[in-house]
Amino acid sequence: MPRSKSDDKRSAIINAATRAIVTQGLSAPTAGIAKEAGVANGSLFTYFETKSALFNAVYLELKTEMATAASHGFREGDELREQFFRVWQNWMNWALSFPEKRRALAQLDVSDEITPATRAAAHGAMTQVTALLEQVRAIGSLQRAPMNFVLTLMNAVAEATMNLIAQEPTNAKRHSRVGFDALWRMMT
Amino acid sequence: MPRSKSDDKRSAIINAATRAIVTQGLSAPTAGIAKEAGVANGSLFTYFETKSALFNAVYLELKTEMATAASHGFREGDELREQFFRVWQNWMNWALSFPEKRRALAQLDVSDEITPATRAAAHGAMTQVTALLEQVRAIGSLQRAPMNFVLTLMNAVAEATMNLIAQEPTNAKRHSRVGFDALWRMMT
Amino acid sequence: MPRSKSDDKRSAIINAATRAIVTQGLSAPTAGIAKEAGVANGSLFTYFETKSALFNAVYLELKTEMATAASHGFREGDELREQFFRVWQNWMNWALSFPEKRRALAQLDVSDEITPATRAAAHGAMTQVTALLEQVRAIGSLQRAPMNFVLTLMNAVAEATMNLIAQEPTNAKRHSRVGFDALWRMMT
Amino acid sequence: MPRSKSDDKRSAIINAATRAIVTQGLSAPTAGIAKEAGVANGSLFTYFETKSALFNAVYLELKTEMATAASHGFREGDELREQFFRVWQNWMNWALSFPEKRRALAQLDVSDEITPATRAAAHGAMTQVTALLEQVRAIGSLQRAPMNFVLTLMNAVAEATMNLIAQEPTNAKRHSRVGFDALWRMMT
DNA sequence: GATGAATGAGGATTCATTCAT
DNA sequence: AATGAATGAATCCTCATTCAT
Repeated sequence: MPRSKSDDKRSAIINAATRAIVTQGLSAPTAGIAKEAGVANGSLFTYFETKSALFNAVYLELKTEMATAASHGFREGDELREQFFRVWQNWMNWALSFPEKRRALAQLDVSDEITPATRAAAHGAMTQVTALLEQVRAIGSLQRAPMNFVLTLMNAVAEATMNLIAQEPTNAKRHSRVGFDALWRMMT
Repeated sequence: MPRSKSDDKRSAIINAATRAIVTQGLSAPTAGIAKEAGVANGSLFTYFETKSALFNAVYLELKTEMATAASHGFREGDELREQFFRVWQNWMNWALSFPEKRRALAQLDVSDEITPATRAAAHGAMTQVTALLEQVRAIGSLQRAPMNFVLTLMNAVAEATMNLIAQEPTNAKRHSRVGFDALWRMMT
Repeated sequence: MPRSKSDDKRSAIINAATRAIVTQGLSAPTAGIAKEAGVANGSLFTYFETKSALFNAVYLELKTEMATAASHGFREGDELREQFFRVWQNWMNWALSFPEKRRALAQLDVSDEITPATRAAAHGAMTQVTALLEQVRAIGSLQRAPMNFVLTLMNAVAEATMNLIAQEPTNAKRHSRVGFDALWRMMT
Repeated sequence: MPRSKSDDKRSAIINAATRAIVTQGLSAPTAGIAKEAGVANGSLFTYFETKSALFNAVYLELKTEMATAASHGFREGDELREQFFRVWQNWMNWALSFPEKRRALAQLDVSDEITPATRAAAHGAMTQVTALLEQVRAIGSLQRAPMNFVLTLMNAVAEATMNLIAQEPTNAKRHSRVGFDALWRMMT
């Protein structure tokens, strides 16, 4: 699936948009994003039809990256809690390593800019994580709660934990643990 | 003695803004809000210096109203879980009764339009709730976690639960219970 | 000729307008002028039909005051140059004593806010000065130049001299003399 | 290689602004200026950052043009009065040929829209004229007066003369002479 | 008459998007 | 494809003036 145009430029624009979202919010002018990406403002629109399309692409990109990071080092055989914790740790690590990406993602998530289609696609990238979560749910107290609800809770606890870590990176490990334990308690 | 600034008009503007935020987001034009409120667009600015000031006022108003609703029927003597659950139920009821207010509040909460001062003031209105949460925390597993973190978690679970309820109001009661139990498990 | 309403308020508004013009130019909001004058913004319009009317009134008032000041101590018998110089000195003194009034007057003079009628009325207040100027002109090199032209020149030299004095009040007397001599040379 | 900013458009805007200033004053809407110039209202701002910047550019342009016109046909060897008179005539001619430019310039000059920097730059364009004036001053009665004062006087006499000419263009030549003689008398 | 809230037209500027080069 | 000028709708806010009290 060769993508015409330049992948580099596409990436540059997405990265610039990520930074812009963090510093200026979703109202960041496309002109600024283009400049930051080192391309002409008009060029931005050869890569993304509209500003909204760009933001959806950013969302998908970041979410996918995050999911990939989270699934890293996944081992089939391990015990469920073990596996889940590993995912959790990967997740927190990613958030710690790329604070801007995380914040941009959070902003996009609550915006109404992201279409259902994009959300679905992003959900697809999370399969691995979702599957795991599904297993956890199946054995715990939230068996009868809708998966969506559980997913939201997990996201919320993760988000809160990330904030904690971002505020006090020194105790990243401990905070991560606290968040995980809370989540686990809630689910089991 | 001229017309004095009318509370009715102020309220009308705040209500109109609330609705506008829900349907159009924070970029809703002030002109539309004014029209919806039945006042001239210029009048909006005699009640609120800027659009931002209006949004802060909306936030404060809604948060205060929510907190008041949550604290309703508070009884000193009751057992902690009982008290906390009552607050929770009040909260969920309010969200069910005023879905628009709830959604507007959520949108404002994640926006960067709300100043720290406003957030502080809003926090002040939540004293009753916060105090209760503090007691719960003190006896549970999150004793050593920062209050802010716990507060965020509570908000998140509440928010998720409200969404669930909003989607399926028929089972409001059950959903409310599920959410509360999850929260309680997490905290204790 | 009893003027109804309060003369005090009228004066207060005119004074406030004078100050406002100096600090903010002719675009100074009427609301600010009213506040500065200690009256309600609506009241301004019971004293002056429109903002433009107010400015015309200010102009007339200031010009009249200036003319009165200039004519002070006029003595019929004196030699022409003597008389003219006395007027000139009075004029410069007034400018030195009321720098704000002078500057407001200058601003109004070049604006197109002042109607011909007002200018005519103001001209009327200058009779004494004009008459004197007329005599000077009659005997000098500008005999055949239109009176209006001569009047403009006199104003211009006066204005320039006032600026000089305003910049360096210490040498007010000398500057005044320099200006007068230049004017006299030009006219004779 | 996209369209590059066109000098024509820039000029068109400046010309339109010049006309607008004459007919409507400095409060002339930018939209009108743009339309008159045959560009979209937004385009005005790709050529000039702000309305104020536009006015400063107009001022600089007109003043420079005027200075250039005045210096035309300058001959080193001629007698001082001769040289000065030639400049004066050029100046009056320019004013007669471009009455709108002259009036716009006069309006801008008295406004507080023009920054000191712009005034300095404009002054730079007048070097030739200023130098001549300096020489005249050096030999006359205003030797000890500050150059600025003398410059103001010259401008004032010129302005008054231009008005006279504008009112009665038939006698342009005679009026020009009258004005010059008056100025010369004042300075020598 | 006095007050100050109410009005709504007006205006500078921004910005997503298009298009000539 | 790349560029950046061109476009013009959209928007917040101001302010002279009116009017209910």
